[in-house]
Amino acid sequence: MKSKITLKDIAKELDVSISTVSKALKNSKEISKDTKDKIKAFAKFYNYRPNNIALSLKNKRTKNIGVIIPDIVHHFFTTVFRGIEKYANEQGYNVIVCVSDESFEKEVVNMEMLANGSIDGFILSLSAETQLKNEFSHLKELLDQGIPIVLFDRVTSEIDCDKVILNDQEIAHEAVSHFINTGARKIALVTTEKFFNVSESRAKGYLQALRKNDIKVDEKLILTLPHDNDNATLIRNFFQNNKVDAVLCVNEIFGIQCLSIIQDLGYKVPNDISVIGFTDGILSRFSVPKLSTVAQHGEKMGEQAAQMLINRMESLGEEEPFKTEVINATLIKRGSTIN
Amino acid sequence: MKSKITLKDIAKELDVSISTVSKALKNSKEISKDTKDKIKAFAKFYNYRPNNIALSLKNKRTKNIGVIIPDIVHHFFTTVFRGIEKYANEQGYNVIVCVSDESFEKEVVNMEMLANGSIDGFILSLSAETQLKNEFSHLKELLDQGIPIVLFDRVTSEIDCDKVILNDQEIAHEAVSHFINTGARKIALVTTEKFFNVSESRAKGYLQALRKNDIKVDEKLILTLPHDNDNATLIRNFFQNNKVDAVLCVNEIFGIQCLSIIQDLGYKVPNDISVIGFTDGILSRFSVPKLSTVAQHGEKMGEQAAQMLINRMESLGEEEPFKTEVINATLIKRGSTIN
DNA sequence: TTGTAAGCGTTATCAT
DNA sequence: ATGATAACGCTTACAA
Repeated sequence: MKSKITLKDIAKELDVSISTVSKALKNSKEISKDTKDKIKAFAKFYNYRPNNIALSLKNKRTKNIGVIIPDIVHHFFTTVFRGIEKYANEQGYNVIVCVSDESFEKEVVNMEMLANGSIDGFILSLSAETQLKNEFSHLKELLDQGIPIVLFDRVTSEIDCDKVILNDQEIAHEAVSHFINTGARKIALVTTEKFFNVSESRAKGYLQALRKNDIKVDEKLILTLPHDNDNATLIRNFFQNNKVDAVLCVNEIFGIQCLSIIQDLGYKVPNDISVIGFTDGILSRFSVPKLSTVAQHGEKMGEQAAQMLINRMESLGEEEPFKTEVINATLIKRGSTIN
Repeated sequence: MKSKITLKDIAKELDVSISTVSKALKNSKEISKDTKDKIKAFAKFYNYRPNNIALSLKNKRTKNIGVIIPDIVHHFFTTVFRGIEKYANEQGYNVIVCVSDESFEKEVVNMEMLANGSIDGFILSLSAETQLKNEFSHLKELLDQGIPIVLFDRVTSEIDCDKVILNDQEIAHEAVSHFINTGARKIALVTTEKFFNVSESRAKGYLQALRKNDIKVDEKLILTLPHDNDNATLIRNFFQNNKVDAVLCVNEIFGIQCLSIIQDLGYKVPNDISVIGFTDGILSRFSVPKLSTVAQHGEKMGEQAAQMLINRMESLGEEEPFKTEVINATLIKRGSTIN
């Protein structure tokens, strides 16, 4: 077992000082060619690599980014993460991930854990509980300490920092307009509790599109579901009790569930009822018919967030105003809509 | 902007030495109650937290685990990751993830990047390319340097280290036996190129089960597909040209594709053809009929891997022999099989 | 051209 | 009961 070699080891071995070694390896012109060559050869032979921790301590920057997401087993977050990881790695940063599991407590604990020197900045999407409680002092404190934060997707206006969001309202509007343009009038919305600000925005777009087209909003056509799954009965009842031409679902699972239950009830998709979901995940691509859906371009969102964070970290001092970047979603028309 | 406070700051402020502060905060009995109280109160007020980087440098351990996975947008890896993250966090470890993207090069680069002090140990699943090249010197070197590694799922016998695997062969055997017990005789296998050792093991189980039941192996019933998707045509041809009673697929996507194409060709599932896939993901649960599948218990696998790694890191010196733990997969019988 | 020393934040050993 | 000092591995201003 040959342990990692340090500058000290090299110095001792070659009978020079540590700083000479350090300088030589950085190709400093202070050092004679001879010594440099000798030191470099030795270092190469023993595969010397500077210790990241020592560098971090010295430079007061870790080149690590902390990412806090509510759930990793979730296609959207997973694609965002991939975008973050990709961009960050390209820029020489590593990514430390913590999963908040939709819990406020975990979000706070994880962030504090990482904030004590482990990372240079955060990228996060708020947990459900954090949004519900509307409690953001942990973020405020970190920002106060000078740790930059980029919020994505599930953001809040209470916090002044860089953000990346989707044009949720607009795309929901577009989806509903598409329903209307293809003849639908009784348009349903299947959504989550409203403290999720993305659902709220999507609902706004839905309502806006109806109003703009002089379609009266029917509250009964808005189905609010408690969780991500096990809502089969509620959905079934909903479609049994309401005449619907089209339905917009705020996530992929709701979309797939509606698709399957609707067909099970004997309706034809898209002829009797059209369906559009959110998140262009694997479910949408392999359903029958394929689900029309809103692509959120998570990877792009992740890259954007990472870019904003790294920019801010590296331009420290210049104090640019905070920005909110909007990623434009795309409506992907597949078999579950009339196109 | 109130930056993080250090021991030095406290010492200066309270006019004591740094070591007194350090000891007081550790509740050392060397320090008088008075001073301790004063220091603790001050530290609490200013929300003092020791700097992780300094601790890492001092202790020569980072409490970070490096995780290298081939692909994050993949249900199985995602569940394993969740298991790792969960266990690691409970033990006070953070998780740094890098995605190898199935590339040998990236796997190597990422590992070297992290190995220079950023992490205390690795958990990884080999990239496709690494398996194809059969090149493991990067792992050997790290092990040589005393950095512990736990391999999971995609492992290799070339490397001597802790491993966590699935009983792939056994469960494939069980799946095929289930087909046989419910009357199938012409049993197909849809698999990937054989340098994936998991596919190889699953194929072995498939063959073994056939032989054990005196069913002649028909090479034509083994379909080898190049990638994870876009194989629709190959699959369609396969089922058009071969009379099949049942099909075992080595992953979820193949399973879902078969399910949908089979039905599209006019066969009834499971009455004409039964289907079993691998990975109990979201696709299997929302397909029509629901896909019978092999649950790989990724989360458990991740926890197991994290546990083995942390054990080894914390028992340094005791040199226990390397272990290979086997996670028992479960056959989940749903609508795509006769049960 | 090379070396010394201070410093990053902490802990531990050894004075006082 | 408290403090000085060295050490972890590295960089860098300053001496020599």
